[in-house]
Amino acid sequence: MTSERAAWAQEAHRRLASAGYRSGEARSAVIDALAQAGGCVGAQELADRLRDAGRRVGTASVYRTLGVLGELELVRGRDVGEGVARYELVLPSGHHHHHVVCERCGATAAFEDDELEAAIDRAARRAPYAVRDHEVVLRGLCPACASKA
Amino acid sequence: MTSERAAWAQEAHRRLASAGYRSGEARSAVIDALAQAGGCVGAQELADRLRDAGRRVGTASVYRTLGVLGELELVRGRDVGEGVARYELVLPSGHHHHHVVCERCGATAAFEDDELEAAIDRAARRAPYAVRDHEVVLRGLCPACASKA
DNA sequence: GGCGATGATGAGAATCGTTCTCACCTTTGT
DNA sequence: ACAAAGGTGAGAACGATTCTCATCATCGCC
Repeated sequence: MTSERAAWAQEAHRRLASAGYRSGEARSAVIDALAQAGGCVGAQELADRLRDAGRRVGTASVYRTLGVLGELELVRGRDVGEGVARYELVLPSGHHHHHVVCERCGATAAFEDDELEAAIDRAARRAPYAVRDHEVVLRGLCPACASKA
Repeated sequence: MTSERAAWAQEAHRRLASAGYRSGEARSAVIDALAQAGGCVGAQELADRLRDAGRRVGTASVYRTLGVLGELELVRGRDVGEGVARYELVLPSGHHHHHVVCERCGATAAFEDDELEAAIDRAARRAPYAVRDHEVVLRGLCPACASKA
């Protein structure tokens, strides 16, 4: 786990505490697991990892924690359209990325694109809503599937 | 229903037939209902409309039809992250739009932005996948919720 | 250090969208 | 009209997420 993620975990605990949340075993475990995974994890997957790591955390606690972290903007839930929400850390650097999903095999890759970000910001300003976040999903064929097609 | 949508329905029947699909009551009903709704409908909602309209169509048929139409690129499934897939007609004009979702009340609005499309195309070309489709979701507060905040 | 109020937790039930199964009905080519 | 191949619907199965509720741990206070 990079120090950036370790820092994120600390920050998470800090913010949780100052928002009036009590500390608890389950929540800590979820935060640690998230930091270790580094993002792009589904809730079930997180629950599995915790169970495999020997930490008995109820499903409800995993979802609860993800919900709270989401409200505090410490994680962001993404839905790439496979019926599972995946969660990403919101790092202090503010950097974020988007995803390309293979229509055939479901493989996903991440990408960043400054020009795209800029265009989105401009579009967001033109929108009737007070936009605070955005999400882009590209769909196509991954190199492996494309060569098989 | 605009003539554009009526044309879409016709085109759908035509493409289905030439792709070797037989015609059937349920499929027709779903296509009509879709054309009438004009897009942005969930599968359940579609099933409800059909039931209310007195056409007894099984849930399975609705999903099946949506699946087939999707494969033929006659509709596109979108997932704005509320755990429901919503379907949009793919009109011959090729125009498409994206969505802004209110984080508070869930209201959605559509928007088009040529500059954004262009930026996405360029980004897609830089991506490692053979991108064929994309989706953008902006999140923020709708005017109503923003004024209440 | 102990107490009590209140938040946190986990097991399992409940929801809900979607997919699957399968017996039965329709369409289509002949 | 016939039979083969599809299409269809009811309901079961599924899987992710949410809810319920009895129990447990934490924190402020003494």
